[in-house]
Amino acid sequence: MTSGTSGTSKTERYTPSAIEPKWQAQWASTGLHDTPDESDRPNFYFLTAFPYPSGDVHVGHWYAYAPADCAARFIRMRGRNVLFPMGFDAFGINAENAAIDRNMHPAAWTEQNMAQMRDQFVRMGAMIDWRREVITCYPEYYRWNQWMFLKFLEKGLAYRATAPVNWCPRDETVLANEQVINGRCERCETLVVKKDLTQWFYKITDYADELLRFDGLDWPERVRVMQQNWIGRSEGAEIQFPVEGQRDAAVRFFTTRPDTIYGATFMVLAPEHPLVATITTPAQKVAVEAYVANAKNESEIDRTSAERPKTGVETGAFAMNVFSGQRIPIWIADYVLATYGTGAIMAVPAHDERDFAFAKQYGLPIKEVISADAGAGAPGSEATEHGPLESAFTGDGIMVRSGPYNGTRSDVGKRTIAAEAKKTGIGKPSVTYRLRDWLVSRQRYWGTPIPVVYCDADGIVPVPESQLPVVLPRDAQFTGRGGSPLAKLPSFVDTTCPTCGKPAKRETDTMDTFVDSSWYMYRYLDTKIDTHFMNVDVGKRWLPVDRYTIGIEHAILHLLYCRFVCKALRDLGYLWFDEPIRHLRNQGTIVFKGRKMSKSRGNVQAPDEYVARYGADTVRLFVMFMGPWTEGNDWDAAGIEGTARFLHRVWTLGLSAPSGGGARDAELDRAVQRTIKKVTEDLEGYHFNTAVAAMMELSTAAFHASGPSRDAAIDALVLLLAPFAPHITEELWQRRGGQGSVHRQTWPAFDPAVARDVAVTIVAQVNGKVRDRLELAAGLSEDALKQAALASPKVAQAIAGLRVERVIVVADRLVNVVTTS
RNA sequence: GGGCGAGUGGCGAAGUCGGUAGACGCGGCAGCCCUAGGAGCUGUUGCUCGUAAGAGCGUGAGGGUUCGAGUCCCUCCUCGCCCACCA
Repeated sequence: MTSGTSGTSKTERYTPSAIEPKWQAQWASTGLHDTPDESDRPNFYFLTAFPYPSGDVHVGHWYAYAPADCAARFIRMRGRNVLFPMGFDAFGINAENAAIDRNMHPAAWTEQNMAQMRDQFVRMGAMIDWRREVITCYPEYYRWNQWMFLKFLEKGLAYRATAPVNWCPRDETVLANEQVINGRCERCETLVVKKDLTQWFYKITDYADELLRFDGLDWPERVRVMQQNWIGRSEGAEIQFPVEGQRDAAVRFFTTRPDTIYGATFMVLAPEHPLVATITTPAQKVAVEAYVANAKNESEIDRTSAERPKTGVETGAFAMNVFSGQRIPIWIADYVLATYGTGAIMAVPAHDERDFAFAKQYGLPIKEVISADAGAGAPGSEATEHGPLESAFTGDGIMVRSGPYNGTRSDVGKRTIAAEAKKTGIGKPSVTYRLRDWLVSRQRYWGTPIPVVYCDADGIVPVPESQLPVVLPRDAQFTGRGGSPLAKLPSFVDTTCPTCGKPAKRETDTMDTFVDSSWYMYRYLDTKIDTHFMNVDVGKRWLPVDRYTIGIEHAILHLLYCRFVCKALRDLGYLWFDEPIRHLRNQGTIVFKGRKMSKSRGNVQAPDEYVARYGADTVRLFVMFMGPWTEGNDWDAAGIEGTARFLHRVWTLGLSAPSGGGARDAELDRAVQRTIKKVTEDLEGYHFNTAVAAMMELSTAAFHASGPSRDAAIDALVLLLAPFAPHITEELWQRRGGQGSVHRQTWPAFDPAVARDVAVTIVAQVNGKVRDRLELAAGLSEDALKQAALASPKVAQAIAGLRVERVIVVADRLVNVVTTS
């Protein structure tokens, strides 16, 4: 650093480009950001989501990481040994597609991007402990994906099955349900189609009930609700009705309304239901096959659209509603989904909107069996007939036209009917979830190879642990067309069976990248250990994660998978806690001109020009000052001058000569205390924007003051600002004679005694309208306040000629004189 | 259609155990300073009327509760997110 001043009285200019790289280099060389696993301070694990190495640290990253870094620094200054690691979620289809576009190897593309982003993180001034960097595309990491897969397989938590799955025709791979957004591929927004394929699944549904519980977790309500909706637990019964004339055939269905079973006047199967082929009568065969073929060709979006008219075809077969004794027709219709429940329903048109619409469409009978009228269906009486229903009644009520159950309340009837079904052996109470098992296999190259071998003699053979990792070969061809590049690589595919030693074929699918990120928080603790996925001794010092910050867009996908993997590893005996993350907060999404930023739209905004012009500290401060962090915002750099000016002022203050004595300024002393309180509380609550505003106010107050109180205010400001703007505060701390790094200092304490106001503004109202403002001493009695208000000429004028009915006094705040008209 | 959240100046936003609406910042206006910088400083800036003092009106719309409502209750509108033919 050159000494910029040359004898003149002019203050040296604030030049971020000079001080920021200097401190970044110094922090790196002194290991300021290296966190020991053990120290004299309590450990605190502050995790923030690692990025995809997509190329550039853009404004979305700044919006996520600058505030997270600030919050982590704050906790460190409050006396904790804070672990704040970073890494890269380095596998994934993006790298593969980008590599195809540029004729580059995905590994090279990824390495290049990681190098660039690492550098940008350093220039942001983030307190990252780079010794602990986790990179998921390295064999040292992904071998543990494979190890976990084998453990899951052993336990029955991983399995291979043929199922109708989501297929993205553009990316040429299957997708998990969680990766299909409005019927489109999460990555490329192509319409997803259903295909029957044999794939690998993780049994997340085993944990559905436990995943619904958030006991003891400090998670946003919003995320909990989203996960609960996604899991979609429904209680009801599974019951079967026999198919007429077919000895062993029965249609098994799930219903949440067993109480309406007497109103089931027809049944509906999904077009893909296995019974369709066997029960369809010869007369209906052609129509049914045409309908099934048509359903197969429809997009998922069309099929699941609630708006379009219901369609369906009779199978010609009939079932027996064993409760009502009625013979009811069996239809097929695409509004019944093969993947939910049993893929078949009993249709109760009087009490279900969809069944109602379908019955209207095809003239099927509608039988009311629930009455909203509490007096209806008294035992022995039949419901009175009334005109045709205009819509389904889906509420609870009293069972009518339901044989022995007439007069029963629906909530009771639900249980009674389910119990009766169980007694007669045709059903049982049952719970169904919307959540499907996690489809983890992908037909892509850039991912973790699934460690199994297919042998003609031994079938599916897991690769023995001792042979891990199954290394992803480098020499694959990327065409982007026609299946996984691994499948075309004989050197990879052809192997020998670990059991019998005869020639066998390797699995060529790779794992979903969400598998990689589902456990990365354990790997940061020791990235080198090669005997286990985690260093347990170190883990005991840090886990579970104390705090996690991540974008709200991950509320379901990643955050649900993390919880599942944690619970599965716990049940395998590898983890000792039930939940991986104690405290979660989500930043909102940053958009540009109202639209989400994405590479495919080409509207990704990079703040580099602002970093170059104003410095990282200004950009950090600006993204925090923009608005409430949890709400997100529209990116508009127009206001960045404001935060730049603020730092210029802080700089000027920081370099100004000490007062050398004089009287204290009680008001400024109070302002300092109030600011400490405000910034502390705001950082605890992630209110970065108002914390910055408070510091701006203090800087203005200090600017106009003098004497020792001003010196103290500047000292406090440097400390309070340190987590927000680490470079300028480090420089000022040093120049003002501070010892060590400002980032190793203790957060200033708040003294309520000093903060207390001595004078307050009392608002004098008449009938709720402000008529005067009185500057009075704090703590006056109610009577004194009342007298002071009544003595105000403005108040007197307002109440002239009126009778004072009463006077309301709020201590230190207001007096309201209420008059009669 | 269901659930959750939100509507406040020209703009980003503060304020929600009911008690001074618009903190802080951008932008605007007026001025100061300096041989001039992409610098700094001061004042002003919700709307309407008024030269002014001042008055009236103002937090999506409409009702309600209250001495007092941006804040609580009811009805409605708009936007965002999540789920959505899930039986």
